[in-house]
Amino acid sequence: MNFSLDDIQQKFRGCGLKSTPQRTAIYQALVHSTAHPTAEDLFAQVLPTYPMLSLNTVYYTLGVLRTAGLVQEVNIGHDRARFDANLSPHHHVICLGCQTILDVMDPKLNRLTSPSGLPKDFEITQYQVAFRGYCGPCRQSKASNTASSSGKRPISQ
Amino acid sequence: MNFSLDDIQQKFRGCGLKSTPQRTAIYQALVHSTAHPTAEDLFAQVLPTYPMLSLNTVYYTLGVLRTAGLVQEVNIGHDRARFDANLSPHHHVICLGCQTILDVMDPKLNRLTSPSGLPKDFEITQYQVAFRGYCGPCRQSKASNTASSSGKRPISQ
DNA sequence: TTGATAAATAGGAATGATTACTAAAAAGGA
DNA sequence: TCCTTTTTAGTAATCATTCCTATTTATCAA
Repeated sequence: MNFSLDDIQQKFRGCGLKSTPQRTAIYQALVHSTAHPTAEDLFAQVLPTYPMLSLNTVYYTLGVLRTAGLVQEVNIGHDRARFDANLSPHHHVICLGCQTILDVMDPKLNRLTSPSGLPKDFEITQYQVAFRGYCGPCRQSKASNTASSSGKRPISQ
Repeated sequence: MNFSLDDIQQKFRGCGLKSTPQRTAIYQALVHSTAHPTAEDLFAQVLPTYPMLSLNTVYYTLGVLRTAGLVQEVNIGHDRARFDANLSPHHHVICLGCQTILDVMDPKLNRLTSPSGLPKDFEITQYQVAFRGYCGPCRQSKASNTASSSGKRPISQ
């Protein structure tokens, strides 16, 4: 989870990517974050160090890194793209209140087999489970609005 | 899966929604589709019957139906929202080539339990598994570009 | 070290899905 | 039938993302 600048340079080179200060900074910001930031989040984070940085460059960089397989996009809606540099198999828990995304690395989720009822020429290459619900604070604020439902319920789809 | 106009009217009323011809047509188009259409798809489909229909109305209607819980949004990227009126527990298979979305109703996927490592005050209300890969035709076109990888591989995240 | 070449950067403009605003029309209830 | 509220349709606005392009930079070979 922690990379030196040299590691990152190596990683970029290994993918045939040039290693530039901006690119390194953007990637490092993403690697060190567990918040699944947006392009704009990363822009804001790197801007103090590179005041000439363009948001455009952030988008371009994320595109390049995604193509190279160093970064993945996480979808929680159709608002803004959020990014993740965690390449180990994992899944996501999304709070429907505050849009927080948590990583979940539960080995039992990594053993799902191809679902039944698929066309047999369909080749599955990956899968991801998205759990949705409400984090503690958001449950509080929901409860103060409507006085209902705090008991444990079975998970449904 | 097949609803009469009366059924739909009942359903709308039950949710406190007015039943209008446009709304009914939009919902019906969605219910009868398995293609997870976009707002624009639905607009195009209903337009011949209601030439004065506004795309705006389609968005508004989908928003209302989603709030009422009659419709869900499916995310496959950050391009356009796609919609689904299938309320029974199911999951999705997404072709990375042509963006087709297939419904998967495999009972074994409906028995996942809450993942380990969650904050204990987080309440999961739903989850969905998204399988990604390539459908038959898209595998063909991939293969004609790069001559590689057609054997069966284990699924990874 | 230098020069050549291809990629990366920054800036502004463009795109395109979605939302906001608003007046007119329609639905549902009294 | 009348009233109230929602819905509709049209136009304009928003906002994330992409496109275009000139300049700069990284990398590689000589």
